[in-house]
Amino acid sequence: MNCPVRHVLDRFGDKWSVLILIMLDEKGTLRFNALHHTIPDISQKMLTVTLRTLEADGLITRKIYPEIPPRVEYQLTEMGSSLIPYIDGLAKWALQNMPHILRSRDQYNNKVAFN
Amino acid sequence: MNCPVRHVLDRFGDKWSVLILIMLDEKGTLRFNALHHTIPDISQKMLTVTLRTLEADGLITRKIYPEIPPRVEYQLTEMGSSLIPYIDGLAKWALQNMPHILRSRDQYNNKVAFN
DNA sequence: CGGAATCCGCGTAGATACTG
DNA sequence: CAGTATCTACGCGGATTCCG
Repeated sequence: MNCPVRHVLDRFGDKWSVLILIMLDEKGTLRFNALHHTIPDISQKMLTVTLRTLEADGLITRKIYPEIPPRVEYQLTEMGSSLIPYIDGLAKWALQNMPHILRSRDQYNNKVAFN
Repeated sequence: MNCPVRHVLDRFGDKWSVLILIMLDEKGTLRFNALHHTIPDISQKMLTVTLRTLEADGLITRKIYPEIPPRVEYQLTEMGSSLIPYIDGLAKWALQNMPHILRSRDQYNNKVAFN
């Protein structure tokens, strides 16, 4: 039961963590609002919460510039970067297979509906 | 926003789907109760629900033998099997990095607690 | 044996308002 | 600009009971 897959799902199965890592990989360093613009449909609260968790886990860094107005920059750590290829692998798989899945799901639902 | 990663997370971010796929890959064909024994801490309901969804999506097959007592066997489809390597990739990463993550998290929490 | 049906608690996450 | 604080609701998933 201490299967590593459990850990992956417990940690990254949430709605936003992986997405934020992807964006930081794509764009490099990002400020809070810039990050928010790349993921418009996340709430401010969830963005903050998820960023703090990612920071706590050592997957991203949070650099605060003591200016006014304040500036905070987020960036992948080495460990965070090392996860990206595996996520990209999954994304590639999804790109190829998601259409099949959706069609299969529709067929299944129609079949059930007619019984 | 139609990022493939979103699809992956929406579909496999749930608590049990990926785990069931792993088990079916490891053990090959499995009956309902056999599968339940390999994942003891899933409820009967969630096992059923998750299996149905995986079947609907074309990731596993569900073969019913009209016997008494009934027998139902679950098995990966080709598409289901094709996902396994990518999950294994993530698992490998987790095995290497999860300890770091947990230690980092502890340190972070202690730091916060002392402020 | 392999489910279906129902009820319900809890946690995640959204909305809103406020702040250094 | 980059958050915090609070309140709330929705739905996932657990427990239980019953069935062919």
